[in-house]
This record gives sequence, structure tokens and C-alpha cells, in this order.
Amino acid sequence: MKMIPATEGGYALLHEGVQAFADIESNGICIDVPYLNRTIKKTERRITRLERQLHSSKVFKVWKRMFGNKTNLSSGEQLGKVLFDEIGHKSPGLTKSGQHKTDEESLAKVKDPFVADYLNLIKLRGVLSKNLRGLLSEVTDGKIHSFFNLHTARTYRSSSERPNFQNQPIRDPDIGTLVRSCFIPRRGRKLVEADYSGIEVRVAACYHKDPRMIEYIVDTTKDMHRDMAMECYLLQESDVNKSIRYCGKNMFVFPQFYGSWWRDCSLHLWEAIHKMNLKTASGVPLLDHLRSKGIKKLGQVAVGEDPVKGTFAHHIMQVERHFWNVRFKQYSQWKKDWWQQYLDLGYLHTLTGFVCSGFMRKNEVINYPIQGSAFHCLLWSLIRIVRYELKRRKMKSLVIGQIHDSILGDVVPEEEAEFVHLVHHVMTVELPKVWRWLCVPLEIEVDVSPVDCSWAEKEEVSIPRL
DNA sequence: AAACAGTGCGCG
DNA sequence: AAAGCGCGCACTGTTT
Repeated sequence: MKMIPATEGGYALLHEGVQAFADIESNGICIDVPYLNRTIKKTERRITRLERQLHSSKVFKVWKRMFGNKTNLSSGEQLGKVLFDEIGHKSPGLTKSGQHKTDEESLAKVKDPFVADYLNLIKLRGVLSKNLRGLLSEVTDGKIHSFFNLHTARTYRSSSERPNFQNQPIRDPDIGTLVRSCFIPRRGRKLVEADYSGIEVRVAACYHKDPRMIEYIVDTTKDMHRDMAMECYLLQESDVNKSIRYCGKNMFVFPQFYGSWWRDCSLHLWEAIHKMNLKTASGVPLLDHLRSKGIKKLGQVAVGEDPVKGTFAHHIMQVERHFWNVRFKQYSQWKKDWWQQYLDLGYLHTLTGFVCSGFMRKNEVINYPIQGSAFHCLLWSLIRIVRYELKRRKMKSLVIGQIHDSILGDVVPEEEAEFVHLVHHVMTVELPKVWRWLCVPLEIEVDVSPVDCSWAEKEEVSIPRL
């Protein structure tokens, strides 16, 4: 696969983009080194305690017997042999090289108290080596200077390394706080983070122009994720709470956009009912609710088989059909046309001035232009802010990082209002004026930390109208 | 000792 | 007919 900037605009974006990134890399991000050192020690102690606990378990006795002095708690291969070959738990499936799978999802099915402690240990070891020691090893003079690349990602997104600034924990609140507390602003300043809201969905709409999708974007009283959660779990609008909406969004809508299908979606939606103990807003367990609607089981089937009527899998298959054939008919047609056009031409062009050519799978052909162009919205804005606006206004505040659809600023408190207004204006007003293909409005969300407080303490602020 | 493939997991 | 996109990093186990 090859991707090249095929227009002046595409070339300029990369040319100015690397210069803006160089500024950001040179600025660097302050690290609370004393906190980091304390946290490393604390985490080491937690790991030692966990290891001691695991060493006294039954499973570990078996492990030790099988592997002797080669016993290694970090070896997934060894764990698989212990649990599934020796002890006799049901194997969750094999990897492509024929080992038993030992990822978190696979192990969740294993009913052995050892597994929860083991997963805890693995997680904590990862945090220690990657997010704490790994971070410390990149600190010079109290700062890190992560690299931001424009020449590595197949989609012409960016990437980041040494350390990777773009995958710092946040989804697990405890680990997120532990790690993000390391990242602090310069003395007397604040961290300000501005994210595009749903940028990939909006950019996708600029490709397919599906009227129903545009309606969802433009009309803020409408909510696509809530609506799909309602369909998937057969609920009324008033029954949908936050976690049910979360499942609709992350286990149906986004997987469908990325090319997943009813078989995987139904499995994940069904498992979420148990794992997240889902209840309707009025407190009825979701399993009971579905039973009252005549759906009693998942009805998992092998690839190639049709699900039995009345099962959850069959229901989700119908939801998927309606989603693509009725609700987002034009989006669906665009995907077909876009794929066919690639087959005819052997390449595709993006709205931001790039051409991708070479062998690509269908899902790649659909996703690459959307992912790349969505990031380019951020990149254009970032260039404008870093290389023009902050300089022209002689502001002291700095941009210090970027995560695909968000920028992170290290902001002087007196400049906070101007900074927030500036990024809002560039990202949502100036950009759509220049890129006329943006046929839907863009929105951002801004989070700010108090003065001298870490990235863990960011909180959403409203955007002042100036 | 260094390089490589495979696995798993963090983020968008 | 096929069936989730992108990235980097740590670690294991094997090959060079």
C-alpha cells in the first residue's frame, strides 16, 4: 500500500505539519518526577504482594511442577498449558500459531480464582514497565519530548513514540489517575485539552452524505448511540441509561462502522449484560427485560450458520440489516460504490489531497480515507494555532501534545480564555471556511486542569463566547 | 548478542 | 464472499 500527497494542499499539510510537530516536540511535557519515583516504589510493592499471593495458589503449584526453574508468570504460553492442557479448563480458542489464547477476554470465561489475580498482576506489571519506568527513562530536565510522526501510519494519521504520548491510560479510572498524575503543566500554568467531538463520524458523513446521518449530527436533540441501544436491547427511550448507551455506541455502532458484523456484535452486547450487570433505567435486569420480549438466549452459531429465530443473535442480525438497508441506506451505498471504484481504479483519493494505492482489503478501503481525513482536520488546526496564531498574538502558552483528535496546551492562566476561544475558533470556524468539503458542523469539547495540577485533574469547561 | 515473529494491551 | 481501522511498547521464545 502506498499513500502520497497528490495535491498542493496535501503536500503543504505535511510540510507545515512536521514543522508544527517539531515545535511541540521541542516544547516537551513536564513530568512530576518525585511523584513518579514514589509511584514506582508503591507499584513495586503492590506487585510483590500480588506475586506472593499468586505463589501460594493451587494453579501456581501445578505451574511450578510443570516448568520448574523455567516458571515465568509473564509467559502466556506457559499459562495456557497449565490451565488448559494440565488442569483441564476449557480452552477459549487458539492463536494463529496454535497456542491457547490468554488475553483478558479469553481468560474471563475461566472459572478459577487464580485468573483475576493473574490479570491484575499482568496489568500492574505493564503499567510499571511501560507507563512508569518507561516514562522515567525518557525524562530529561523534568520533561519528556515525545516524537510525533507523520510518515509512519498507513492512513496518514500521526503516531507518537519515545514515549508514546498517544496511549496513556484513561479508560480504567484508577490506573488512569495513577499514570496521568505524572503529567503536569509548567509552574503556575494549567493543562488545556481540546478534542473534536465525533470527528470520524462527521468526516465519514462528508464522504457518504447520508441524510439520516447528517440529521443525527446537525440536530443535537437526536442521539444515534441511544437510538441503537434502544433497538439492540428492545428498550424505550426512557429506559436507556449511561451504561446501556455506552454498549450501543461501543458494541454496535462503532464496530459496525469499522466493518464488524452481527455475530460479533451480538456476542459482545450479550456478554455486556452479565459483565456490566445491565439494568434498565427503572431497575429491571436487562436479561429479564429481554425474556419478557421473548428473547431467552444468545443463540451463538458457527460462522456460516444462520441464527435461530427468537435468539438474541437473530435479533441483532435484523437490527444490522435495518441499520444498513433502511436507516443508513446512502452510507451503505457509498461503501459499495467506494469499494467498487477502488477495484476499478486500483487507488482511492482522500478529501484532504492524498492518494492511497496498492493492495487493500475492503474494510481498509472504507476506513483509511475517513481516519486519515479526520486526523487532518486536527492537523490543519494545530498548524494554524502553533505556527500562526500563538506567534501572532505573542502568547506565552504552548501546545505540547496531540492525540489524533485532540490537542494539549500548557497555558498561562491569564491567557486561558483567549486560548480556549482561539482553539475553538480555529477548529470549528476557520477550518470549515477553508475546507469547503466539510458539509457538517464541527464541535469541540475542552477540559482544563487547575493551576499546577496534573492531567488527571482535567475537567470539562464551557466554551466562553467572546 | 541481536534480530525477528508472535502475543497482548494501552490509546484514538 | 467476508466478517473491527490505526498506532507503539514490553515481553517471550526462537533464529541468526
